[in-house]
Formats: sequence, structure tokens, C-alpha cells
Amino acid sequence: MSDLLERLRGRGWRLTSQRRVVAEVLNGDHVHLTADEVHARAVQRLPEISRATVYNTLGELVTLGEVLEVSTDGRAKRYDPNAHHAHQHLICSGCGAIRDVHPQGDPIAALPATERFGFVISGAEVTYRGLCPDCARP
Amino acid sequence: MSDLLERLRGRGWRLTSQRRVVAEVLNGDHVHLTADEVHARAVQRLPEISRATVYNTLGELVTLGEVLEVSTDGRAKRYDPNAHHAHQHLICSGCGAIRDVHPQGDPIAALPATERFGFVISGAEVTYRGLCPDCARP
DNA sequence: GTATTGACTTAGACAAAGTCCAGGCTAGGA
DNA sequence: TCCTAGCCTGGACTTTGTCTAAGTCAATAC
Ligand SMILES: [Mn+2]
Ligand SMILES: [Mn+2]
Ligand SMILES: [Zn+2]
Ligand SMILES: [Zn+2]
Repeated sequence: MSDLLERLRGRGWRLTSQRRVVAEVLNGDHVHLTADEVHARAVQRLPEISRATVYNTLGELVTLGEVLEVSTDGRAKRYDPNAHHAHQHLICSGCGAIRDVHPQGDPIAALPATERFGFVISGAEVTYRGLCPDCARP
Repeated sequence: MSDLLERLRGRGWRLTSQRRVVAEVLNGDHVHLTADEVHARAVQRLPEISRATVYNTLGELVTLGEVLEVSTDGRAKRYDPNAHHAHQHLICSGCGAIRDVHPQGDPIAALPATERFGFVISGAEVTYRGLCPDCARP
């Protein structure tokens, strides 16, 4: 993750303790935290960090293409540090757990020209829903 | 749509003018209105209808399986009367226009067992993004 | 090391989307 | 026609996110 910080500094990003902490919180696999969850974890390390700064920093990371914004339900957006490997999401309807998944083939190819309404298509997001092993137990 | 109302009455739904108006507003193809848009249109026909009733009625229609809830971005949920024909959505990144589309094949089949993490998968939603003919013009 | 400065951070006000409640109203059955 | 369970209403409240004015500080220049 420190290579990320160096990369951003090279792009003229001022490296503050707040930004460093937000970047540290967003570290790992299958990480899809809401802004408030990021804030709660950031406060553990830097008690005075504000909500506004967390929102600002997340927004900047999204603009820079280093973090993805994922809207899986009508609730809070989730922030996903796995921005450099295309993937889709599998979500448990019971507990909300989210996993990164990699389906085969390109979903865009499955949309015939007659179903495109003249649109220029740029991407497709797939959300799989189901029950995780814990929630599926009788 | 009145067959819908009769069907619901058969299920013990009390048929009020408010519910009738909400059902009428949600009529047509490629209809994906937000709750506030439904309310604004309902008020044209029944000026005293409240926001709470629109939310309640939409929620009931979703529970009854007569309307789908679509969360395409982090904004307001959209309500889709096309609940009886499986379909996916194509959204213009420029103006937000939404079209119903029917891709070929089953997206669930594209997810190998090794990518399912032991989940029991129940469905998949695909959101295609692009630019509509108007927004793609130079 | 110190000064400078524009970018950054903060607290809190504000806004949009949605939920909840007490009290009044009414559709539909008796 | 009357009764009442279920429905509706206005408004308070919650969650999620945005904006702003004023204070702070990272990085550069000296
Ligand atoms: Mn992800
Ligand atoms: Mn639809
Ligand atoms: Zn689960
Ligand atoms: Zn458009």
C-alpha cells in the first residue's frame, strides 16, 4: 500500500496523516467498507480525523482510479481497493458478506445489437446474490 | 393494470384511491421511477396523497412481487413494474436513461464453482453502462 | 532552520432519501 | 347503516452524503 501512497505523491498529492490512515484502512482482499466503516476504523488510529476528510479522501481515490465505488443496494456506497483487477461481486442476502468473483466470458458480448438501443456500451457490472455457507445452514 | 388491482384485492388488499393512483402511475414500458417521482405524478391525480403512503404502497408492491426495486447508483431506488419478465438494465452515463434489456444466456452459468465460495446462488443482476444516441453525439 | 503559502482538515450546518409514529379516516363486511 | 381493522396523514426522526468558513500544516524556497 505504501507504493500506492508514493504513486499518489508523484501525482502531486500532499501526503497527510489523514490520507495515509484512510489508505491503510482500505487494505486487504474482499474489502468493501462503507464510508462510515472507514471512518470508524480510521478513528482508531487517528482519533481526530473527521467524517468530511474521509469522504473527501475516498472521493479522490475514486477519481484517481485507485479505489472503486460499489453500490450494491440502496444503502451506503462501499469502497473497494481492488481497482486494478476487473471483477464482479457475490453478496450474501442473509448477512451482507461480499466476495470478489471472476465470471467467465464478457457479459457485454451477451447483449445482442438489437438489445442495445443504439447505445455505445462501456461496461457491465454483475451482482450475484445468494446465501453464504453460514447463512444457508438449516 | 386493473387486472393487477383485482389480483391484489383477491389477496386481501384493501383498494384505496391512493393505492389505485400509485399503481396507475407505474404503468408502461421501461418505467423506472424514483419514489419521489411516483409521488409527484400521483399528486397530479390525487393532490392530498402523502409521501409516506407512496413509500408504503411501493414497499407492499415489492413484497408482493408485483414491482421490482432497482438500485443502480448510490441515489434513490427506482421502482419497476416489469416484474414478471426477467430482464437486466442498460443505463446512459450521460442522462441516466434506463432501458430494459435481455442478454443471451444465464449469467449464473458463467460463475464457476471455484468462484462461488460455497454460496447457494439465487440470482444475478447485470447493469450495462454506456451512452445513449443523444448523449453519444459529438 | 525558518518563513511562506496554497492545499488540506475540521466542526457543524445543510440536503436528499427513507422510516416511523400518533391520531384521524374509510373500505368493505355484518 | 354501522363498525372496525386496516389505511392514510403530517411531521419528527434517521442515515448517508455534501458544503463552507475558518484554522492548520506539508512541502518548497531561502
Ligand atoms: Mn470488489
Ligand atoms: Mn426494468
Ligand atoms: Zn451470510
Ligand atoms: Zn443519455
